[in-house]
Amino acid sequence: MTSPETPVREAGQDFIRDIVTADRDAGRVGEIVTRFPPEPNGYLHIGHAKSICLNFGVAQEFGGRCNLRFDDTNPTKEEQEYIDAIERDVAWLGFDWGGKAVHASDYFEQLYAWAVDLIRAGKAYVDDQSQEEMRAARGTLTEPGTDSPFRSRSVEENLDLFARMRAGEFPNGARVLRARIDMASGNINLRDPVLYRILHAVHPRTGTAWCIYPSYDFAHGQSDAIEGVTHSLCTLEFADHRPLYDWLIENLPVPSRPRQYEFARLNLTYTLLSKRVLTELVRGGHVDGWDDPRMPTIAGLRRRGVPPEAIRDFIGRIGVARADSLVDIAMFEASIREILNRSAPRRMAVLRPLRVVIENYPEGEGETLEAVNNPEDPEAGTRTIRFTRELYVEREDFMEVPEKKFYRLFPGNEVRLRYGYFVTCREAVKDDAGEVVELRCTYDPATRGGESPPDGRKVKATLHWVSAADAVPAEVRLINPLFTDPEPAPGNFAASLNPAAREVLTGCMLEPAAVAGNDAAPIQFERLGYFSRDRDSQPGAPVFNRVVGLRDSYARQAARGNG
RNA sequence: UGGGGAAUCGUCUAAUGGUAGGACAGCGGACUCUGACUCCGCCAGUCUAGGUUCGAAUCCUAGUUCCCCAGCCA
Repeated sequence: MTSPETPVREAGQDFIRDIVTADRDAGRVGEIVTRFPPEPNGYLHIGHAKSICLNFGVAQEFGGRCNLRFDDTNPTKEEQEYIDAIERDVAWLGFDWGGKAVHASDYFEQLYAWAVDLIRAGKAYVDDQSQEEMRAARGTLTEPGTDSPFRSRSVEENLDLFARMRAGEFPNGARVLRARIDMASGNINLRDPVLYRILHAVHPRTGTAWCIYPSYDFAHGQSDAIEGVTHSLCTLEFADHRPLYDWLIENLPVPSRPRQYEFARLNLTYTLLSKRVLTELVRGGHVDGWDDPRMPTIAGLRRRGVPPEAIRDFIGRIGVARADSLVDIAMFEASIREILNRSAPRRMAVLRPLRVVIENYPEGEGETLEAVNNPEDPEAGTRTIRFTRELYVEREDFMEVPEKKFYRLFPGNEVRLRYGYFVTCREAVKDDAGEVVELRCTYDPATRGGESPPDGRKVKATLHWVSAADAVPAEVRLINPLFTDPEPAPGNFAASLNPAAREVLTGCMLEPAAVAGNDAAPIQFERLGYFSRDRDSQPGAPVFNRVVGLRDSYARQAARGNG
């Protein structure tokens, strides 16, 4: 079990860790064993990251182990692609599961034997009812169910039928194996739950070896027991299944007694975390795939440029509890900035270029200036940038008629060009349509390198810029929340899909050092945000994704003024 | 009207009968060659009503609100 730093909790720990601590201190358990049990029917998302960090984190903190176990009991939905993607994502998040992943399917033979034990003990029976009949006989939330006419078959007949189910004598849906518990239970999960169903399907791991598959309820707890899991952590919706989990453990000769604990799943504003919705987004072509940078999947976040440290930091900050919650996406963004601020090299890039001509700078000449790579990290050193007569600045850094508190470029105003010179805007050149197409400026040679001038003159803004002759054109994709509604309705997600979730900007101008390396390690475009090279980049045609923007108190205050 | 769970600043989360604390967000200020970062300050909470107690977020009683469960999904 290896993983980078675990966030330190200031006060108290969460209730899960309290329980584990108490169990350990009371000697109720030896080695702490947990597991992360994904079903390989989709990609992992940030909600899974909460479970991953919890399960692997607890095991690590208590010197135990955590298995990566695939809950692969439904071959009609599961695929090898998902198995591979899940392993890749968990590893990327920084966790390791001791060499090889395990699978519920590894235990199919043992599970089958235990099902036979249950039949022998009169605690399970083969039911011939159709799905509709079973549903009708299950009762409702307020009315008890009624016993199946097949409920009191003889052990011999049940044994025979179950063996023939396995042998493939019956079609899908013809029969199921059910636990014999209590059709009148207030807990519907105890109304003779299905243990095995017939599924003539090719399983990604066991192929066609089986045509009957255990249900989640029958496979999960027993798999936990086989692996010696001490604390089986799952989300709240399984709380109703705990009595069944315990019933099976108590009625089967399992090698250990795991205990299940439930915690609240993660919900995020402007985000939908449900495999059903995410799958529809992919299949419906609303996004370009599971790793589309707009997706809340681990693969999408990775491609967007979010570092795994930021995900871990975020999960550490939100804590673990049993109350339903909806976490502000701003908290996730804060974690991303926290990590990237100290690690991302700084570069200059102009997203929406506005040409600037420095009138008193000699034509055809240029010079090399020095720029700091990361003010948060002196070790990161410096780089050089080119200054010439023609530059690009950000369009929104110019206002012909400045609103109050606007300190940037406007006719007559002087600003600092970062690491460059003080420049004063003399005139805005417009085209026939009245659009500003160029700024005529002058510079002060006494301010080279961005230093303040000898006369002590001050300037209220420092702008980013790039030399027109040296700039590298690029495409930049601004990634925004996928939904416009802070709490989108899962059943009608299309209604709140954000058409501006990806804004594609072309003709962006970057300083050459921004594309010097070839890796996707995020860099900060000064004053704009953190950006990461996308794999869509071609030689000479780089593409960047915005990981997250910088905090922008000017924009906030301006928006407030307009609102 | 069955069963299971949960209610603490706007949001997330601590406090385990003894000063309701932290983070995010917001607001104000300092600093600044990034309107970033950093630093300082402010704002703001125990679902309601009773009860027990010297003392209640915590214990008791009665309510209220919200979430989950009627797959041969997990």
